[in-house]
Amino acid sequence: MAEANDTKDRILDTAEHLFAERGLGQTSLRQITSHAEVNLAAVNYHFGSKEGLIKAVLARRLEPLNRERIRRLDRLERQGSITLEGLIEAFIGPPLELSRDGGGGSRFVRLMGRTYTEHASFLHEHMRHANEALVSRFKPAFRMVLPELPKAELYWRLHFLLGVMSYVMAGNDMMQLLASSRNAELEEPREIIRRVVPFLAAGLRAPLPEELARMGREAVETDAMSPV
Amino acid sequence: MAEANDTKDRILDTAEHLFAERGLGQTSLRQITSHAEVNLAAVNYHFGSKEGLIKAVLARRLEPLNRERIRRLDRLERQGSITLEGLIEAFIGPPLELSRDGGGGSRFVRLMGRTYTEHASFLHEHMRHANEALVSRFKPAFRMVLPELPKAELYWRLHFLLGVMSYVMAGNDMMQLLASSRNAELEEPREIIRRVVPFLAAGLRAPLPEELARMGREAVETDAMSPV
DNA sequence: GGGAATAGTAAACGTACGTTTATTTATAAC
DNA sequence: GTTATAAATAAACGTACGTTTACTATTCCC
Repeated sequence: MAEANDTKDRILDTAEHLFAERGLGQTSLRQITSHAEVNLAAVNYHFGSKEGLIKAVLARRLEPLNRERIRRLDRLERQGSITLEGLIEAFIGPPLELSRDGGGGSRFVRLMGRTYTEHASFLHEHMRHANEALVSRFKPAFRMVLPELPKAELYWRLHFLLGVMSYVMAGNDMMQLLASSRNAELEEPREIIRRVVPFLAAGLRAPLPEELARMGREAVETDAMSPV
Repeated sequence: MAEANDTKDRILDTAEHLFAERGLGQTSLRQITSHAEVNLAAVNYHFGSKEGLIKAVLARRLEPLNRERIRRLDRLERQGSITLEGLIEAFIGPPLELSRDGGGGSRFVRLMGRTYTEHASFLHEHMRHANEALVSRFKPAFRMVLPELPKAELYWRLHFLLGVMSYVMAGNDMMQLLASSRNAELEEPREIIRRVVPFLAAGLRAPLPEELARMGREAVETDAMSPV
């Protein structure tokens, strides 16, 4: 027999790799087990089912990742120097930095970004549960640094933030839609953080739509008249 | 025989519906044809292959949609009143408004949002090509209203904008991750536009990271010391 | 109204999938 | 050294997939 959890880990590594590369649905257990050089039945033996494997792949990285995010938030609070920028960076920094470790980390981050748009209800439930502690820790912190923002508006904007984050994490496939030339710096996470934090901070701090309306923006009465 | 393009349209409508509901890969031709009450072979007869069907579903809506976006940009320019907010709304408004038509439109918009994260290279190529005219029309307009922004920075921020847009369009599956209570207004496109436009405008107008750095942000030397 | 072209259909093709079963091999306990 | 437990394996199971083939029905033109 092989060593301790050799087979299990080799399955997890290979699955992470292929899931990120091709997507969950498009990756078969046969592809995973043959790349990992283990028996086909080993997945069902160790993880019960493909769904169990997917959850295990996600959990293995997500737990330490979220622990690190919360650790950074703790440190910010301890230092008493909590800013919006710092908060954003504590939230999106760890996953983006994980994506530069060269190993499975980058693959996982892409996988995570894609998780949000996969079509499997068990996945959404799993991610919701896995992120519960994270969300309940960060939400009040955001409220604290943006006290003037109504609750509903804040949640909307955090939602937009998630959109940006998952899009960036999902990784660059659609970059070429806009970019006229491919440049290597695209993949550098610190570069991304440097650029995305000001964008998100400004968005989160934006004047309320009500204020803008009061300031007299050009009328947008397209409701009834716009032909679309 | 049935009337003109009855079968073709019924396949397109049903496919659009199911693709948006379950994803491209998870929707089989058998599901489509049985829901549409047409013969299984009709898809291959009319569209050649499943891939051909997917392209046809996308093209049918995407072409008028992008025409409308460009039409709005034309109108802005003609009026000489082109603002960043107006530009954003011309770009993301039509797809979001399409999603309120109750019919196939809303389904299509969700499908479109998901297209960006599906794992099929032919899809990315198809979308890139389908959006070519759109992009080459809007890119200079954004440059014009944000003249102080370096080219590279602008493209990054437009990329972030795409992230928000596709996330919002993909539709709310992950909303519940943040929202403590479900509210009906979530689905109202004008409500979303009202909230997302200021967010994006502020993000696009944000000070450059270089400027922020010069102003002396707290040092983030986590590169070597952070265990992640 | 005969004949090409177009549209629609039933049935089968070969392939791939996730999972299960039965069996063998290794590990640890006593 | 026997036995109980865990790990690994080969082979098969049943199901579903996209596509193709051979055939029938309809439409349109002369």
